[in-house]
Parts: sequence; structure tokens; C-alpha cells
Amino acid sequence: MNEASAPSATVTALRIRRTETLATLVRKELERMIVSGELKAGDRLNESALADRLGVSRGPIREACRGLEQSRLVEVVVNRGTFVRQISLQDALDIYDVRSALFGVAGETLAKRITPSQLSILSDLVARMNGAADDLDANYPLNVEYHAKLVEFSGNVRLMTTYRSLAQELHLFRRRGLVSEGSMAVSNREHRAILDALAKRDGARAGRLMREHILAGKNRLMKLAEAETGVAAEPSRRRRRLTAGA
Amino acid sequence: MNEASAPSATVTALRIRRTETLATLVRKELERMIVSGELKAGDRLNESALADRLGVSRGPIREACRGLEQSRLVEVVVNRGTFVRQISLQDALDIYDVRSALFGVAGETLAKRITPSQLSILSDLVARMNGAADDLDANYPLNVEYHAKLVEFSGNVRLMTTYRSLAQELHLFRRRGLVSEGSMAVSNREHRAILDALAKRDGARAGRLMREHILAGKNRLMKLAEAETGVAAEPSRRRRRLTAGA
DNA sequence: AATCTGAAAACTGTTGACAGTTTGTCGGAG
DNA sequence: CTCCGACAAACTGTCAACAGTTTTCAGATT
Repeated sequence: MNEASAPSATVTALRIRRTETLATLVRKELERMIVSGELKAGDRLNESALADRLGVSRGPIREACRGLEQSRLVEVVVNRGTFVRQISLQDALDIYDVRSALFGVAGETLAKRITPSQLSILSDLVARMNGAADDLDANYPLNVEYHAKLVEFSGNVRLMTTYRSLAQELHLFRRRGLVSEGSMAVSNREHRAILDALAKRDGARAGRLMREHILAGKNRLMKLAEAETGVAAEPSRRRRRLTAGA
Repeated sequence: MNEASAPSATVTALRIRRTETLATLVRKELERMIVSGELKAGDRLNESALADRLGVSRGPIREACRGLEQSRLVEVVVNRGTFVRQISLQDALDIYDVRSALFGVAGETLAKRITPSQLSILSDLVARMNGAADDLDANYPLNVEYHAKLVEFSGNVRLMTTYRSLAQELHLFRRRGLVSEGSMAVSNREHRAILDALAKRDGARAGRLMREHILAGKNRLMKLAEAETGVAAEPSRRRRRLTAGA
């Protein structure tokens, strides 16, 4: 809860600079801490403490927070501080819908322009995921990379940055936990089908499969939420609370 | 080219604060200046000059720039300054693809939950656009509002913010100029068709129509670019230059 | 015991100053 | 005339200090 007591002194942010500003280094470090879960949703970012911990003054810290605010990883409350954003279930579901649309257009675009070497990279990833089909921890990073590559290979820079931003934001919701071994098998089958559609340059099919692939993830989350709360998630569109009090 | 000599002293940024931080006010003012074209693509943002002009110190200016960087309206080059971003034709086309996908999912979502009062608001906008079918300047803001409302009414907050961010970014490309009277008539017909699909709660059709509506805009831009340069735009995916020298 | 009050502590918002880098200029050498 | 280098000006990056706000907490009051 308090970042001053964080264990890993991963403050590689020493003066190797001239290429990057301290604010940028701090932003990346904070991004890492948030995405990795070192900083949890709702946590407050104490400027002075962070400044001490990272060995810089408060200026760069504030600049970094302003960037993080715009990429929706934190919320800034005037005179009270900046807090790691809290994502409601509804927010997460909303993000899935947007991600699904983006992933779909990535598929349509990629099918038109995919190269043999890109195909082989994707094919390799699918094979490795099949090989690790019973190991969640090995599968997870491969899965993330496969998705990232699909978007990256589309060649649409803006699509890539938007997708990445949404994926990062989704990390605020939960530490994995959504992938079970059963879903992993299904997921891998879908991965292969997507690869197949891309190899055949079938843009419409690749787009549809990729949209559905993300929506399958959304459905798993909804099922899980229903099971936990006993209430259906989607119909009740309650607004998220804006204040992020710890 | 120099913001110190800008005419309108729209520095409403006086101390009415306590609700918003100076950095936020500055960011919004800069956003306005960029989107309105007061600051043009490639322009440099001189921190000291801006600080003087807006009556604040450089701290809030820098924080604002960090936010704008993350929302892709400016680019920051270390030790050289922050520049209003320059959007290449390819960037613009890429953005159209993303926007199209987002607009489509907005349609699918909205069709499921649209209310009578929302329908009447949209219907009113369509009617007013038809009434102003021969007046580009009157039509433009209505058109923007219609699109914004369609996304807003979807209820997906993240979709709305992402869409708005992309729309703003597209403003960097060109000051309107894309809408001719002929396209306006076509556009209004499409608006009506979208409204019709929404009224019938036909999500698939609304989504398709809305996707195509944006892609029509992309096609107009491509045609225009081909006519200007004599070269087809889409196939040649040249990378945009990163340095934004004036 | 619970609550209210007000001062102290902690923290954010903002500023001005200093250091280092980049840009622009002027004079001289080739 | 062109090119080169030193010097000056302009500007960005960073920091420490100050001002104002929020939070904490001890002590008084009911």
C-alpha cells in the first residue's frame, strides 16, 4: 500500500539519460509498477515519497503523473493526489467491446498484407502455446505476445497504440485469474483458426474470428462475475465511482 | 508560427481555480488552440512564451505538455521542445480505419439500448442537417454533434473517450476541406439510414452502416489525395517521419 | 464515551532559479 | 565565397522553496 516500503529497488532510473527525460523514465517505471501489480488499484502515489525513492525531485514525478492520467492509468484529484485507477466490472466489459472491434479490424487489415515471415512467427507462437497447453504461467506471456503481434503486423500504428493502451488499462482490473485450463484449450484452437484465416488471406473471416476471440474472453469474465455475485452483469449499467479513496 | 503573437487573448485561465489545476486549464487551452488550428501542425510550443502569455509559470505548462503528448496531440523531443504533431496521410487513413471500427461497435451497442428520447434527439439533428443541406458551415458542427451523440449514447465510456481522442487527432490533419456539397447530400442520406436502423433496433445493420459511413469519409480522403499527388495512397505504406521540425 | 475544535503535520500546487543543451551569430581562416 | 569555430542567446531539464489545502490528532466540552 505504501510505495516507500516496496521491496524491489528496481530503480534503474539512474543517470544514463540524455536520451530520455526523467519524467519519461519515471512514467515508464510507474507504468511497470502499475501493470505488474506492484501498485494496486486505488493506491495513492505520494509525490515526495516517490521522489525520494527514485532519486529525483517532484517535478518529473508530477509530469509523469500527468501522462499517466491521460493514458487512464491513474486519476488525479485536485489537492488530494493521484490514485491508481479503479476499474469497475462494467468498465472492463466496455473495454472488451472496444478491444474486440480493434482486434477485428487488425485481422481484416492484416489478412491483406501478411508476409510469409510474419506468418511463420505467428505459427511458431501458436505451436509453442500448444506445447505449453497445460502450463498457465508459460502460456500467458505467449498469449499476450501473439495478440500483440497480430495487431503490430497490421501495420496500423494508431491501432497498435490504442490497443496497447486498452490492454494496459485492463491490467488494472485483475491479476490474470481469468484463464483456466479449459479456456486455454479453446483459446488455442481459436488461435489456430485465426492463423488459418490469415494464411488464406481471408480478411472477413480473420476479422470475425478475432472479434469473437476477444468477446469469448469477455464472456468468461461475465460468467465469472455472475458466479461471484449471483447477478447478471451486462444489463445493469451502474456508473463507476470517480473518487478513488484508498 | 509564434504563439506570443497570437491575436485572441483568450486567456480565460485566470484564478477561478480550486476546482481545476493550472496544468489542466493550460492543457485544455492548448487542446483548443490545436484543434481550432490556432496552433498548426509542426509548430513549436515555447514554454517560457506560453507561460508569459497565460500568466503562469513553466511548471504547469510542462505538465500540460506531458498530457498532450500522451493524447498524441504533440510530440516531445528531448532538449529541443514539444511540437504540435504532424499527421501524415497514412496516419490519417489509419485513424479512419480505427474510427470506423469504433463507430461500428457503437452502433451495435446503441441499437440494443437506445431510448425514445435519444432517438428524438438524433432525429432532430438529422432533420436540422437536412435543412442546412446547402450550408457547409452550418452543417459541419451538426455533423460532428451527430457523430458524438451516437457514440455517447452507446453508454460505453471508454469507447467515447477513445473515439473523441481519435477525432481530435484527425483535426491535426486538415482544416475541414473534406466535405463538399455532393458528399454532404450522400452523408445526410447515410445519417438517415443509420437512424432508421437504430429505431428498428437492428444492431447488425446499424453497425455496418456506421462502419461504412466512416469508411466513405476515408475513401473521399483517398480520392482527394490521389487527385492531388497522382499516386495511389493506400498500397504504399511509407512510415511517417518522427521529427517534427518546423 | 462520543463529539467538536483548532492547531500541527503532511501533502499538493506553483513558482523562480540554476545547470546543461541547443541554436544562432559573428569573425576569421582557407 | 564558403566553411569552421568560438561565443552569446535562447531554451529545456531539474530542483528546492514557498503557499495553500487537506488530513491527523490531541484536548476540551457535552
